[in-house]
Amino acid sequence: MSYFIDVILPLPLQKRFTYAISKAEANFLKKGMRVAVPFGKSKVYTAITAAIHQNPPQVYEAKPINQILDKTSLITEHQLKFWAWIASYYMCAEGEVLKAALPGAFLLESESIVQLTKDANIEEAELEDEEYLVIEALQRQSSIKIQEVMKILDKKNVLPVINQLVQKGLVVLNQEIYEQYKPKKIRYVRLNAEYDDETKMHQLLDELEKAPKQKEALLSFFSIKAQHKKPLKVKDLSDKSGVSAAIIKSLIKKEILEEFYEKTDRVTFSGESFQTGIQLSEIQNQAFLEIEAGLQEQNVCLFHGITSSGKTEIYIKLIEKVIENGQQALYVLPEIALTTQLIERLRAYFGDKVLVYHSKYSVNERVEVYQHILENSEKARIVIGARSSIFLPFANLGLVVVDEEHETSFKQFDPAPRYHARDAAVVLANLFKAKTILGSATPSLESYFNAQHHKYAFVELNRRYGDVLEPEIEIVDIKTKYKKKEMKGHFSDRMLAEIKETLDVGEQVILFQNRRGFSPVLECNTCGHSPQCPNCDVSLTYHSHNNQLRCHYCGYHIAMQKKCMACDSPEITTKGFGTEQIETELKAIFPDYKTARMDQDTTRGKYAYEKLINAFEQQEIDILIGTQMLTKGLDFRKVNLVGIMNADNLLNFPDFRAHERSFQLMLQVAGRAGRTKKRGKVLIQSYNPHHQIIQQVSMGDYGGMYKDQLEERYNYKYPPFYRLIRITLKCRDFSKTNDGAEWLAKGMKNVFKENVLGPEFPPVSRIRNEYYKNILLKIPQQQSLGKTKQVLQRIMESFRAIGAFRSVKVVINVDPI
DNA sequence: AGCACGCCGACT
DNA sequence: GTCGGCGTGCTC
Repeated sequence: MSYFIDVILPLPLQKRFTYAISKAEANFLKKGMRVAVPFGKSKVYTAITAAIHQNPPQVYEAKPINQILDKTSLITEHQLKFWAWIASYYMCAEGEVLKAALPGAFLLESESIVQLTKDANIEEAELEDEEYLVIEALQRQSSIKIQEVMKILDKKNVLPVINQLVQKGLVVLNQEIYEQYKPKKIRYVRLNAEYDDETKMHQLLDELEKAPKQKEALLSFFSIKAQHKKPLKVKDLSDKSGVSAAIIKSLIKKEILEEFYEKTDRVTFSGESFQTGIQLSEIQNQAFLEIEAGLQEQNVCLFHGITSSGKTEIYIKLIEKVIENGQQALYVLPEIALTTQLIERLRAYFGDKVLVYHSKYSVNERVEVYQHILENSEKARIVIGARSSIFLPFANLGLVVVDEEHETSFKQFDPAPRYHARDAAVVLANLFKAKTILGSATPSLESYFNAQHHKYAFVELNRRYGDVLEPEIEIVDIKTKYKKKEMKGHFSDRMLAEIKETLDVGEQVILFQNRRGFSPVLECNTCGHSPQCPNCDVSLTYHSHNNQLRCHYCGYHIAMQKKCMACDSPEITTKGFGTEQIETELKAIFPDYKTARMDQDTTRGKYAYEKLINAFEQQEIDILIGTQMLTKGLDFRKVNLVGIMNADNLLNFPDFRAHERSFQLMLQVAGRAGRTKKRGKVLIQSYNPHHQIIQQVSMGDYGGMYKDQLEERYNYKYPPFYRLIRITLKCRDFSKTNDGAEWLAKGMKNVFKENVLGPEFPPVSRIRNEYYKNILLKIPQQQSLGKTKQVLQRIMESFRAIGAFRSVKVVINVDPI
């Protein structure tokens, strides 16, 4: 009887692939183990065993696997099911999910290496020039990688040369698989057992009289060992004794000390929980009880709690209950809200039961977190992480908290899988029969709709914790202000007065400027020309810190121009204003105060963001000017004024979610003001002060916003009433993009009729020299989602079968944001 | 995705 | 005459 496995390869291929295994392998292998398999002519990939069976493939012969890479499953059954769901719901390959789900270090890579054959009989005269070069290199080193051969020969296609050498029997090609993950090891020292004997010891000390430094090191070793029984790290010994590593090394060389290595844990958090039992306020406690009751009835609870209402404490209380039950809890947050502040708060309660999973961590750290969770270790009771943490190998998940549930960054945009972590988290929880809490001060319309229609339980908390007053919101009509000449640059007199007042009493100010669509663009006063990106369909934007013009899409940049590129006129100005302009203006008006910017430019370094936050917390900065980034999860005690520089550019976005998002963003920014007893102030500058959304923001009227927006969504057939799938075509050839889009849209309209919109050019229709075109499919609630996707898949297949459209890339985005 | 195979332009 | 461009097809 022969045995086979179906594997998932880390490639964007729709199918699983079947390999042959031996009986012994079949006995050992379990679903979820990794195997190394040959794929194609020369590649070896790490694949995941998804099924084990005895059905030989009919039309081809299965290749045998190279080797098994795990002793136990690395992927759980739950994960395999979850992956399958993601792949089918978001219409992508399982391999793409695999790549998103596993820390890269788990995917071994293969590399072909070239080695000289054992008894190679080299006749230099019979070698061609290139062959000679390779042989010569191999005589110097035992093996070289294919990539190095490319360098030696200075060309790409080196295989013909190598193949000739193989035929001549001079070299062999081997596949070397290497593991990227190496556990970090720490070097320890101990005394050679020989010196346990006292006479020997005395002898030794006498001998060392001539080497005082070594003796000193040895004596320190004894004194430290006398205090702690623990193994002693080389580093600690050198630190505490003050002797250099070289001295210790010579002791090791003399075999007086012995070195040994232990695996360490990069992610250890050595801290006891010091805060036990949180006291919820009466109102918090009521919300807590309501959530518990709600979760008895339903699997998901939407928790609408305004900023500063103390949601985190309630989550902590809920998590506490779950881990008391021996279950795991997952706390998902948007990347930007995953701050040290919050992690520290959780660790204060739960000590080292908390693990953090986050893209800023190195591959090795991520591997360690993954393994802790897989082993269901004590450290992995609570996992706090960004979007991708839903892919971790939970064993016994009891609760998922998705905080800032409305955040659009939960949706992965590129590459596939284009999943929404909030929606996927609900599915994940259901796999474990666990509960989900979606929390937000400004819930997404979709979630609120689900709550209103009793799909989700719903709990509201609309009082700030500790009776902190809600900020007072004032709207400034800058249209009138400009007319009356009451503006100084981008600041109204009201704004300046409030800033001055706040600074005068030693408090801090936050100014918010949305970056999107408001980057400074160069414009010629004479002919109106502004420099364009040669690769993308956008204007270049000005960056003062390096005096460059840059493209946000492809990174193309040129030096700042002195003259107009079209008409040579020296009269050029920068239009639009970003955080840089605001800072410049502000510095001129308030030269005695410290200002800082927080945007993509200023937070680029690894700790730049933390440093900035710290400096602001320590009040080394008086005014912080920033983008979206500063809206999330930050808790600054001394901020009493928040200014929104221009509310209109948020509202004018050509997107069905623009109004909802503006409302959420403004209210979130406003929430940064006055987080202590004193009542905070929020100033919103707008050309359009009577805009419905701005009015609703000023009154904190979520209900009104919900009602209005829902009506719009109903009228224009958008979520939550219709589901959306967006199909994007891109191609370097403009007419192929166009024709392909037309063909596809026509095919779709045949089936879905008026629910197909487009094709249309997106606002930026060319990026990196590729032309873009979108088709939008709207799916009514009563229409089967699964069938719709099947039909769409079929249309896609016939599209791909057309030769003329081969070069057109198609991206399917389910539930686009 | 990656890679080989295959057919047309600019160069040692 | 060749090197190398990228269109096309396949990978268990």
